[in-house]
Amino acid sequence: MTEGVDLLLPDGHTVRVPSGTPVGAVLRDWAPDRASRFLAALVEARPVDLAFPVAGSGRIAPLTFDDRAGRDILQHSSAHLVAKGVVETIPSARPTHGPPTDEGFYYDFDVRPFTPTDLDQIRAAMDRSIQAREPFRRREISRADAERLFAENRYKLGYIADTPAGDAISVYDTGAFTDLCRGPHVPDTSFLAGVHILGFSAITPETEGAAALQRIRGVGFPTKRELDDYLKMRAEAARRDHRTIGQQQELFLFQDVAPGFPIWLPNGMLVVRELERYVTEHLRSAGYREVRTPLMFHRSVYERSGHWEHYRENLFTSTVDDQEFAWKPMNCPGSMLIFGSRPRSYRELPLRLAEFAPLHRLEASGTLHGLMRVRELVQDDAHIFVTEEQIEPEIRVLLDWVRSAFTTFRLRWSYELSTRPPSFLGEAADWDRAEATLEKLLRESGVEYRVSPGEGAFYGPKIDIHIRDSMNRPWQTGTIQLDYQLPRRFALEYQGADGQLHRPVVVHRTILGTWERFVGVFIEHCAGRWPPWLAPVQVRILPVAERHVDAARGFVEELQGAGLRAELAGSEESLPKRIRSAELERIPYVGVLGDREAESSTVSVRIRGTKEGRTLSRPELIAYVADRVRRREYDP
RNA sequence: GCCGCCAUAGCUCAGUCGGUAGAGCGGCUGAUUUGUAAUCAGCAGGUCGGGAGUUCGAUUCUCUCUGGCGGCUCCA
Repeated sequence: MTEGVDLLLPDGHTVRVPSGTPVGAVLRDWAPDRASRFLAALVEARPVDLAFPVAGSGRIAPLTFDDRAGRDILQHSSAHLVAKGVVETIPSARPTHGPPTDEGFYYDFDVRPFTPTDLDQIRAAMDRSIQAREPFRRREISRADAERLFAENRYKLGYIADTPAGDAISVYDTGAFTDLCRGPHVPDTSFLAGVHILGFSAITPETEGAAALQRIRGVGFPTKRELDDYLKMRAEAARRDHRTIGQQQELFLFQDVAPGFPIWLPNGMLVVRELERYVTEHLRSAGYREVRTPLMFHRSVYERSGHWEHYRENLFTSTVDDQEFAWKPMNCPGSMLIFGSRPRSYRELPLRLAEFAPLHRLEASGTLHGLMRVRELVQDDAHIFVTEEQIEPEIRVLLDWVRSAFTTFRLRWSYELSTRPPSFLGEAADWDRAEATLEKLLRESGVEYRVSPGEGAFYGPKIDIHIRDSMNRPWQTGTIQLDYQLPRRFALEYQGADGQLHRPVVVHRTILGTWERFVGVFIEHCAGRWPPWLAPVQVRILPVAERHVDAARGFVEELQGAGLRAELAGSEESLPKRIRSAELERIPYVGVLGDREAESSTVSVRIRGTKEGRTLSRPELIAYVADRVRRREYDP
């Protein structure tokens, strides 16, 4: 006679079942219509297999793909399935670990590099397993048995050794494959029909010289349908890749002779100039002064700034007159030299020096990525020299400016606060105070932020701004960094109201980050549909037939006279063809001018993204577009 | 930088089991003068990424270099 246990269900009902009943059976009886989505369960908030026998009274709940924990269980089970496929395909492969990630999962193997043929075989093995509905069976075994079982796998032996003495060691069997694992898992492999391998690659070993592990990345969904939706979404995202659109719209290009050095074409340069103008307008009203400092300095400058020691591998160097020079990777040294060029008074602070100069960074070849990661870049950079008391108000203003700018671009951004690294310069108390100030300001901003302990620069804590590209890859754009070190290294001082000499603090900051990365991210964000103020061509006028060309040209000149980027598309091609082209080029406003319009001095306007046309008088169209451009409206 | 993959016309791609290549779009020319997502015809355009090797012969096979892509690491 088994004892009964009382189980509290998510809806508040309680059921009594015999002790030892699988929690999955209880949940299935409770919600039979939804049970096929149940992947695992929570028993007293602990994730367990659906087969877990309830042993005591308590609270239970199902886990589905919609719960992060349930999602992770499905991803991790998918990783097991991959490992099973790998071991069946390459028996010498040693699985190491296979955790879920934000996007999906990966599994690392100690094995020779994979080939595409391996992948085909691995996929086939996985499919066979899914077809066979192989259950995930949990076993708890003794430490000695575990060590025997994984005698050939030093990684697993390491995990066993790391398991605290009292803890159970569990393994999961899937068909003939056994993996060391805490679990829980989905009930059987038929739950993994929506698994997909995204790719494979070697990963850089943690310790120098160690053999590289091979990683297989994948993603799992509860059903094939959901996987298909995901793959469709990825295909759509690939279409808005900034490299593709950059080529289609002739914004920029790269050539073999200058890897990582963007070549800005007229259309792209136009966008950059508009962005520059946008930022510069703000600088003027916010009390900045623009400067320009050399692109190249003698190495002694970098020895002083610390770049020679900490950033050496990223410096482009040149030898001039037998002296070693380096191309500047950042603008800070130049600004330090300016500040230190004469005695300074507290009355000059905050001193805000902005510089948009080309910077050179010798980034590792394998990391170059379109405009997102380049070797020559321009930041909307500034260095603000402040007193300790001025830090807070100054950064508050910067965060306001970030909000305003990213709202204009309709970008969703998040902050990352990076705090004191293990090896840091300066006083811990200063760091604590600065970090507390930054975090307080972030909390006030109301924008999502996370803290990365120990990730700060060696010279000070920082706030980074992140936005994501079309493939949901995060990119850092702007950054706000507090720096106590460069002022010290460059022996910067100002005379305070008390007559004493004090050391300023420097705020390094960029808002959009670099034109290169910002343009890249924004292309993907707007999918090439530039807001009118950024669009390389804002208005295109199409005369219906040859006899309308003169009138159309006259109107184009009027538009241009009003400061708009307008152009004529003559009648060499059919009207439908020209409309199609304008549509594909994402031109915000297309005006058609024919007999009807000529008569009434109007223009028939096609607004990007809308089906129906509007007929406006010519001055009306000019005023309408000019107004939207001036206000930097996002949509046509 | 590490691992794998890729490189054919301006672009997107096909092709050659080793006998030096094709399409669509784009470009140019001509005809058409067009009313809201592709008018028709003709022509031009390629030492098949660079170098070396194997071979009677290499765009094709091998090696190597360069560049790109996806990851890893790093980062604006």
